[in-house]
Amino acid sequence: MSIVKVKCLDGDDCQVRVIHLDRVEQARRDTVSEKEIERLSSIYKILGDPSRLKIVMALKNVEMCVCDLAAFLGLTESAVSHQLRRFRDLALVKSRRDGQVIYYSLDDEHVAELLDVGLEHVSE
Amino acid sequence: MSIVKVKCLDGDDCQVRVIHLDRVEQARRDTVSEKEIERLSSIYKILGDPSRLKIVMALKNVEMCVCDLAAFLGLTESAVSHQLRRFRDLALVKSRRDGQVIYYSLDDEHVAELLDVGLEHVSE
DNA sequence: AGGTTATATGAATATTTGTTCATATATTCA
DNA sequence: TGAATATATGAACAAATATTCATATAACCT
Repeated sequence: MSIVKVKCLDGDDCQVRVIHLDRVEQARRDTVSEKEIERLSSIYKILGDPSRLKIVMALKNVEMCVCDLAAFLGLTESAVSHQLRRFRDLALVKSRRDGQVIYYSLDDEHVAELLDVGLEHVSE
Repeated sequence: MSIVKVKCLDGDDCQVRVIHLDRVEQARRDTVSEKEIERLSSIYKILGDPSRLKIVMALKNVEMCVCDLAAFLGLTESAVSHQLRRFRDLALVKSRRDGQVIYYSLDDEHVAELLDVGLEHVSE
């Protein structure tokens, strides 16, 4: 064991206890940029809620409007709208207006793939 | 548009506004069980945090002990230990004791696959 | 046995999050 | 134009969460 100075992730130097400095340094080299970590974790995070997971699973198959999703999920339309905003903020869904009705659908191939991999997981 | 009685997800009947009842019913048929949704969303959720994402990405490549991870992440060892407990609770990591040191590594092929798919996503 | 190292854990706290309610916007229809 | 429909949004609140601190456990060393 050794006490070493390392570049902490906030940029400052700090003294920490380390057992395998080589592994820590390798892990730092292997890791993707902080920006990519942020983006990626925010995508996993949005799938990490039962209601939102059902939303993307539904939108993967068919266009749906807010009130249909609300009926499907057993949530208020307002709650669904708030969640859809998060998907829009991450550019994961697209919407199409037809009169008063706004149709949402999944707009990200990678998220669809993440869903598929996840579904394989539970079906074993 | 129509007002219909639907089985809400909590089991009770409730009156809701629906525009496309056929799509709602189809979505209900397509969806996996509530238990599987819970399991799956909890896996996405645990990846949905920058520190935890870095933990699994590191453990995917090499065994690491708590203090190495803490140095890598710039977190206290206690914070890392708490997070590792969540991974253990979901049976996503395994640990191996060698004297005083406990080595953690990733113990779930599907999570590794989810990581790979996610990394493809950011590298485009 | 006593001291040190490595990790785990419970309680407390601050932050984040999901939902609700009230209200606002935008479209359609009479 | 005014009423109804569909969705969006801000504020407020309750619930969940991540981290810190203090302490506990467990292994090693002398």
